[in-house]
Amino acid sequence: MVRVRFAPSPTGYLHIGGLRTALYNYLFARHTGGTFILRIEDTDQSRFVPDAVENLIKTLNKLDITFDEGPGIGGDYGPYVQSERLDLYRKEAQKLLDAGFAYRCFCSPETLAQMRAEQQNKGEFVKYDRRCLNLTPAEIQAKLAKGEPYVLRLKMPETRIFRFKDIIRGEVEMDSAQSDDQVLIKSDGYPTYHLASVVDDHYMDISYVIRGEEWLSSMPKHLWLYECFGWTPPQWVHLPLILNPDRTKLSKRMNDVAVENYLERGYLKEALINFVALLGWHSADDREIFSLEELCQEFTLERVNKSSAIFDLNKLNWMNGWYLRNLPLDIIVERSKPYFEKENLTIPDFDKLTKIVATARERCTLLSDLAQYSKMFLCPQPLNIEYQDFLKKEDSRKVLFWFQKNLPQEGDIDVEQLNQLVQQGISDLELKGKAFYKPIYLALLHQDYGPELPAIFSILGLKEVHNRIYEALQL
RNA sequence: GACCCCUUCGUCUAUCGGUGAGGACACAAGAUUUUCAUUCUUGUAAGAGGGGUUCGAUUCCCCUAGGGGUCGCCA
Repeated sequence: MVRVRFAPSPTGYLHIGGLRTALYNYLFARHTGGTFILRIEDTDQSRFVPDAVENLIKTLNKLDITFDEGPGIGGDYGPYVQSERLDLYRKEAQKLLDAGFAYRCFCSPETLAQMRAEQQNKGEFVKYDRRCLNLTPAEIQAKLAKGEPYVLRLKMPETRIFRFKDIIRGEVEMDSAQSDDQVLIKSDGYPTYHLASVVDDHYMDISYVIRGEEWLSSMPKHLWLYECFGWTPPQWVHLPLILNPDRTKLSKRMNDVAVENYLERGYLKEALINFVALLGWHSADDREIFSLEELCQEFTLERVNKSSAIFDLNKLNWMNGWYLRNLPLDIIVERSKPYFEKENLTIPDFDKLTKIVATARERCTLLSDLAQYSKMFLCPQPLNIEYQDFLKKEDSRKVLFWFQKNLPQEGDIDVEQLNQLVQQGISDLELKGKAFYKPIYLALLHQDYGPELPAIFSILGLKEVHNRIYEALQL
């Protein structure tokens, strides 16, 4: 039975990298018929951010990534928030202490900083020098009696090669000499990631740990913990990183990394999911467009890449445009509404809105562009001087008068009829295409480009077309 | 610096020893089009370098180089 978890620390918002980790866990669970668990790793009190958990869940839900167990959902392995599991961690830590696998360390942060500075100066490998390991029981009792703060450290074996199989990378080998005596319990009584995640993964019966590559170098500590506890480790899957265009770890500095910002800016969940899925995973055929359901069907860990991928906004934009054009029109119409509101545009009636969106989606990238594009119909910019002059020219006025005379006053005109009418006009007035079209575009949209005429007429309606022609003739 | 991971077009990637090294984005050209787009066609563009193994290496092994990650009482 596959049980996997997404275990973010709630520091504010969902990161693109976090989304990819969550997505791969989700896809793997759905593909295998397994269970997908959300666990909140809030063991750092200093980084507490109110509402972060709610935001995280809300964002994931917006993307249709759903959990089987987790905070607010329940499950047989709860609680799913680490700050509510402190007793468990303390109990397990005590076992380690009793068995001699862990020891108390009374060193202050200042002492440690100094120690590290010295090691660095001497060019030594920076790690805890174990000065507290040799404290006698009496010394420890004395410090305890005085109430001196302390942490619990894991006593790493000094020479030991850890070998393990990573599903993506194959056999990996690491020397314990490189590993520090990691803090397990902090002086505030909270566990560190290393203890909490190992304990939770065990008690929550996690079968595959799928997480970012940044955890690879912690493997000796984690493996050693499993050994000390006498537990069987899960399968390991370390995902490649997502990078900035300059090849550094994806960061706020160079990119927008908050998923909710993308959503807000008008990216579609379908595009975001599809794009992020392709950052490190590829189907066996060369298909690149996948719905979430299709991804669940196709996704396997075997086809996840080893090497990190650069976040290419260009391709995301293309993909968003693709979904904008290819998702059912009514869905796009519905989702475009908030963006009209954001631009303080009164949302036209359903029929008109649909016509506008149908036309706009052909030339837009984001949902927000749709509202932007609609402005030429809903509230055209004032004509600039250059355009005004152009409309005052003899030829332009001839065109506008001609339309005024030959266009039905109201009602609808279909594409066929309109095209015929235009052909008629061009031959009547003996004008070249451009000279004929430009005045009408300027009169109707106040700009010299836009969608094809039938679309404009259909969106505006004949009455409004006449109004705008009339106004242009008043210049 | 130490340790670990990674290395195919600018970017995301396919290739499970034998290919004209394929696809997608971007870019360029062309077609359609009054314009802006969409759409379609075509093109430019890649196996980091050096050793092996093999009849044959992008593919397997080693070395070098480059990039990244980690080295916290953060996750």
